[in-house]
Amino acid sequence: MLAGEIMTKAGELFYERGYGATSIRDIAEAVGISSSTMYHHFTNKQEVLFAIVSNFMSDFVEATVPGLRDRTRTPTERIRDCVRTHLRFSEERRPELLVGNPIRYALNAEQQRTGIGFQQTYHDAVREVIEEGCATGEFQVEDIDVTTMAVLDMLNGVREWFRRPGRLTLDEIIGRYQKLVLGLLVNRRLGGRPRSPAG
Amino acid sequence: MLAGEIMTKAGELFYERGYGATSIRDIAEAVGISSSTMYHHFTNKQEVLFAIVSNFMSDFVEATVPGLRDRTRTPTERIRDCVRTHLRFSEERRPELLVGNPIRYALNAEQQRTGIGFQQTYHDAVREVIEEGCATGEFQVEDIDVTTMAVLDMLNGVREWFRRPGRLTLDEIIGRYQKLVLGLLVNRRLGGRPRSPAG
DNA sequence: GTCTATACGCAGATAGAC
DNA sequence: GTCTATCTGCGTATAGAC
Repeated sequence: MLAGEIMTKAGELFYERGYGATSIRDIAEAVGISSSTMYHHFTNKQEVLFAIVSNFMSDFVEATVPGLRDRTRTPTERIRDCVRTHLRFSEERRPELLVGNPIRYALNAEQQRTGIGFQQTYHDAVREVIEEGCATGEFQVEDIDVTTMAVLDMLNGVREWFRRPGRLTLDEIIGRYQKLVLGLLVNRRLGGRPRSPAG
Repeated sequence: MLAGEIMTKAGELFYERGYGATSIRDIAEAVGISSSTMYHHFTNKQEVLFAIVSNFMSDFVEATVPGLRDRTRTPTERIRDCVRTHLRFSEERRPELLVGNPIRYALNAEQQRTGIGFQQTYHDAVREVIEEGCATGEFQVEDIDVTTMAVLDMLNGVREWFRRPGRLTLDEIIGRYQKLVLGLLVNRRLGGRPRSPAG
């Protein structure tokens, strides 16, 4: 399927040069087709971006949200898995992720709504796990919304600086972030001792 | 000084539309001058971006780094002030901050080095405070480098979602983040009790 | 489905008058 | 220092042959 190859190459170029600085001709050349052939697969450049973004986000939500919502496991376990999956996606599919930046100005209103919808689904799932953890006594946080954003921002930041090979492997980073995130969620000063130990 | 006005308007447009999608003519129109007049103040569009970025970063480093290096105060106090200043800059000068995103592909190699230099100065100052706090026993962290990145990413994330008026004022956000950041740095599980209480 | 050729506009940038 | 006018190239997108 050629559309898939176009998306892959386009994603890499958008990542390297930015969306605005990548032309249809650049993408076509990277794929090895003429620029007009591009228009048989996508109606315009914006649609290529949107296809990449929504494909990525859909996969991401599918990989994380069911686990986050799995009531048969403790909030601590679910957060730990979420951190792992989130950071693995950051690494394995970085070009597609970085493409998210131009979403704000390069996509049209409806496309943005779709993207924001995926984001919101993930965000809400994380928030609910934190809320549940507070209800069970496993977590103690001052402000659930703010803590949720802090956790998500921490995880999203990793894609900007982690490169392999580095001092640490990805799995080592994941281990440290699991502890850091749970450290944010388990705040003994706010009273209550964790019912299910996090360490 | 007209150059200053050009930088302000250009920053807003880059923020709203992205660097690539903002033309010299757009900037000139916003300022109320002709596009060729732009070239009497800046040699090209890239220089406008660089002026905005380096001006911002220089101010940011000036506002944060001396405080971080002030050995007359405890690491806890210095981190608390750093969180406040960082988040205030995020809010007050958001357009200039977001402009940082195109740095990777829109600036030339030397300009990038300058930008990265400022970033590194700030990053190192934060890292050193954390290191000092660990030495005094005020902080306990598993991995200083990773924790530093986690703290910085948490703070950088705020600019993406905080808008006033919101549920919380900026000062309320700052208070919560001061606690969250110190929560990351004070990890009682790693042994040692804080010599100087953080709360 | 893929190509070559091309329309058309807007981009960055410059010349030169005032 | 600011303007009008203009150069030149590249951008997106389309027409129409094979």
